Amino acid sequence: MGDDIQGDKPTLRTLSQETGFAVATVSRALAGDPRIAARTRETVSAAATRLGYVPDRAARRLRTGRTQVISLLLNTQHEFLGFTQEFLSGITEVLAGTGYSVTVVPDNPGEDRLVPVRTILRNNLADGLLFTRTEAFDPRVRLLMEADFPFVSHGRTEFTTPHPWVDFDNEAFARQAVRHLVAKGRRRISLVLPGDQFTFTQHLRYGFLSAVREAGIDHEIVAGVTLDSPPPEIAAALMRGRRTTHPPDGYVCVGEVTALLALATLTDTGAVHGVDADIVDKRASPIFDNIRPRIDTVFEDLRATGRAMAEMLLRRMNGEPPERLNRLFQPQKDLRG
Amino acid sequence: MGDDIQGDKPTLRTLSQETGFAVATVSRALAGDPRIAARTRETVSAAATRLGYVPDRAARRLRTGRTQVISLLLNTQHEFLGFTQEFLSGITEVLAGTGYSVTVVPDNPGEDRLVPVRTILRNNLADGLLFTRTEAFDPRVRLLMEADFPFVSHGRTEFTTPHPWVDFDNEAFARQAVRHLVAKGRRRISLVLPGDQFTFTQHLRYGFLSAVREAGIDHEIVAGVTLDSPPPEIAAALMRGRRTTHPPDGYVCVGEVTALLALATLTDTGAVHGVDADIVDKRASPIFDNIRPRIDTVFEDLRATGRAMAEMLLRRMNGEPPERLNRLFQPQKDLRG
DNA sequence: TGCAGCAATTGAAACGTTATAAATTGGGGT
DNA sequence: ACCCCAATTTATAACGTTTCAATTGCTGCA
Repeated sequence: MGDDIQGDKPTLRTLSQETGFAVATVSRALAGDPRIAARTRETVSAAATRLGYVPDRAARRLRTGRTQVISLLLNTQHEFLGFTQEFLSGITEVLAGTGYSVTVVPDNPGEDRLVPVRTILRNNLADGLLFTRTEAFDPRVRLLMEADFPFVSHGRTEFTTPHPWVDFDNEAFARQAVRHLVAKGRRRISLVLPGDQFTFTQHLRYGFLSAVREAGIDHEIVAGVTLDSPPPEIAAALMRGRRTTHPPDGYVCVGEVTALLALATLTDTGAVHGVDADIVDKRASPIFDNIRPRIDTVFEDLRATGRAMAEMLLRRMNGEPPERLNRLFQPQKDLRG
Repeated sequence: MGDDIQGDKPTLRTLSQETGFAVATVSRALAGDPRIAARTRETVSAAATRLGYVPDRAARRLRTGRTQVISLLLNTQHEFLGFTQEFLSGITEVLAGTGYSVTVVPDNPGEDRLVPVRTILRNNLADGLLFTRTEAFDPRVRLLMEADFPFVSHGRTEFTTPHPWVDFDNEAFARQAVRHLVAKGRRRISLVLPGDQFTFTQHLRYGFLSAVREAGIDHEIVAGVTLDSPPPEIAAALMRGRRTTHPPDGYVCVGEVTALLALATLTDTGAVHGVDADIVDKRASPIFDNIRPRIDTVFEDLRATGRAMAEMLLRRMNGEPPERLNRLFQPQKDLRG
């Protein structure tokens, strides 16, 4: 009907010509502005769906300054198995259909963690930010709060100003894991911690130590390595532990890699899992059901975590105050026996 | 110096005021247009770096139609362990600093795989596309070739028109794996294949069958399940295999999950790995070094794959013809003994 | 009749960039 | 002194959207 070429992508002008209303009216009508007559709104949106109109992101972004993008800072180092996959799936699941797209920005362990955040802020690359591996006084959190930029952290901080976060109750996990091992009769429990800078390390430590003291048993926090150390180094450290006069008879593992290493160490020193020692592991992926011997595991649902963080970010970007935007996931005990 | 507010983000107009050249000149100078005097170009780019000018993506995108975005279709189902992590890291590694950002779009197994591609094409959401799990006559490849849209597939197709791809030589992997097992004296080898629709399934099958025939030994391609089946179903199918009068004494596994399942099946039926049967597995993640008993593995470097695909896509978007844009990764045999 | 008040609509400007076409230089040749 | 040409530079018009500040018709009231 209009005098524009048929095959062209429909724009507001197309709809304007089609309906007879001005471009401004069409824009308002599609935005649901109540100052536009209800009938007009209907006509316009009918035409929009008929022609398959989709607003141009670049134009809208240029005009409004909003990017319709959510950025995710993603660790590129080894992690819990399936972390990225599950986490990302949860996020995209929620964001599908909202018009937001997800961009992935590497958060390389060796480099300054602020650089990607600064780039995003300065160049206006996103409307919101998600990240993991949060530190107690995470500089990213500080910067983002100063800039009043919407974000949700995976993990809590120790800042007094509230901000949105989603976390897993690692303290409860550690405590439960110890108790479980104690119930099996274990008397000397070993733990490999993540790096000290992460908040959840303190939670793990506290839960572990308090449960160990409560039970009045012995413990060992493996020295010189963290969860991020190269696996061979972790293996070597675990091996040193086994070569002492009183090797551990219980292991609390915070990820599949450590659990496998602990298991391998047992095997390599002639100890038998379930007899000489037991392992409790936090797992992020269901594949661990297939390991033999069966290790007792606690499941951290990272897909649900991703969903929760995305939903929370949407609410934050919608102007909700940060005070109540927190969620602490409890460990799902599928500890057997 | 200029009469604009200090704190504002610098734009071409800022540079124009700063240098005294017109906006158009500044734009050209920054683009390196040879028709602009060399001295002018220097002056302008000096001012640009001094003020920290960064071109506005929205404006550029609106004007040029180029999005500076590369989209990645990502499988949300269970996969090789660490696939997403490694693959994505490789991609972002190459794209960092190029000005391209990576958006992740879910490619849900149950749904129409064309939908996200259509959305990207129709709404101009990206300049290039990467995807995995390519099918022999993949409808996405067909659509993208018709639309002349730059892409690189992970996996080959059987279309006659050439297109860019990166693949792993699964035929060679299967053949080597069988030979390795045969060399260990194994006489009945089992294999779980991915779904028939994927091209690499045919490659695996061919490599497997030809090596099996060459050696004149027995084989079993596990029926009724694929790599994408729920792990319990795969486990059940493997278990049925072990309960026959002639259970397999060798397993070729195409991913960690199947390998773990096979191992668990052995254990659960009282068979001993290395004595009653051997396993060869293709692994994508280094963590498998820590499994006991040690399984012989072949490493597929997915980080390198991601890098190769991203580099290839950049070249394709730069106008290079598709003919020579292929790369076949060879299995890295770290098969022991 | 005149006009305030209101609902509905609209023209025009702006966001920051690039591409087209035109304008401005300065020299060299006559 | 003049013209032409190449080398530079520039004004202007888009790209598609949102929003400010009008404008247009009405209805109702004095």
